[in-house]
Amino acid sequence: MAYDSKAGSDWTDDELDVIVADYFSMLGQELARHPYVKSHHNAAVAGAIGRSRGSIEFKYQNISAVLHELGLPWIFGYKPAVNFQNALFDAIDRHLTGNRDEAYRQAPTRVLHVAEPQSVFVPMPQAEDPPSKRSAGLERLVRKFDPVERDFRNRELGKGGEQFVLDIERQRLIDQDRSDLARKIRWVSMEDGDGAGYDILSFEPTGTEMLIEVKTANGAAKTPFFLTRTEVEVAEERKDAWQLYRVHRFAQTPQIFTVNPPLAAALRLDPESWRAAIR
DNA sequence: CGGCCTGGAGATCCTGGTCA
DNA sequence: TGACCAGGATCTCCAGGCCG
Repeated sequence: MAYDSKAGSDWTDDELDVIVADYFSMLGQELARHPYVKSHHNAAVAGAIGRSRGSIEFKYQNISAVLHELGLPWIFGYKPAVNFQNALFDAIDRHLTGNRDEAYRQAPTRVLHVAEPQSVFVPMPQAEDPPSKRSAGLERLVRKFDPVERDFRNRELGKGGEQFVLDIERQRLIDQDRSDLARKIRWVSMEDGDGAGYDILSFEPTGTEMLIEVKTANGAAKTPFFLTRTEVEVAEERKDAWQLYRVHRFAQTPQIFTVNPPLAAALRLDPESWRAAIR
């Protein structure tokens, strides 16, 4: 092949643009649950830029790694691979800037049906030790497409996650022969509005109240999230009942890990904003 | 020498055929 | 109709090699 000389050379911006666009087109199909064939995409990119199947595969994994850092969904079959070149940040920046909706893509609004509710619960991920250092380029990209802010602003995502948890809680109680309690579950944030410091009132099979605050992300488990002052206060006041349900990977295969008070034992809480008043 | 890339092994999934 | 199977297609992972 005339392209053999590309082996070992850095990817050019043009090549990166091609593969990034292709990756997002696959991701779009995956999120829409349209079947597609990865190897066909790989072959099309290979034909367009003349690199080998293996190197394209690896670059897909690099793109997964960057999207993972951005708290965006990534293609499950391409395990995030670090060691990405800096030029990749710029290519992803160009794509997201030119197709802004993709960074803010809505989660499916229809609620996914879960056959086995307990299977969505996973342990809380371990914090990295030591925390991995981000390069300046990645840091800049994360700031520009801040996943925490994005999830927080996305009300539809939040409501979708709450509906998902509501269904799981109902199913859980029905499975435990407490359909009487299942009927008493309340979607507090929907019925009474935000401000209670939790979203869903549910129950243990014993009848004990559970105050569930739902935080939803399309990204990975480790994506940070915002807590309001009220939520933190209610978590403290109702230590025994309050629980955080962190829903993640919502657009693809939703999973949940839970956090119990005291919050400071499990989470690092950094103040983000201040209420300012004239004095 | 280390960052970056490659090739291929093995695992898994899919499809179509056979048979009860 | 559905269970089962073979083998082809596709996917996933990573050890090791190349190049600046």
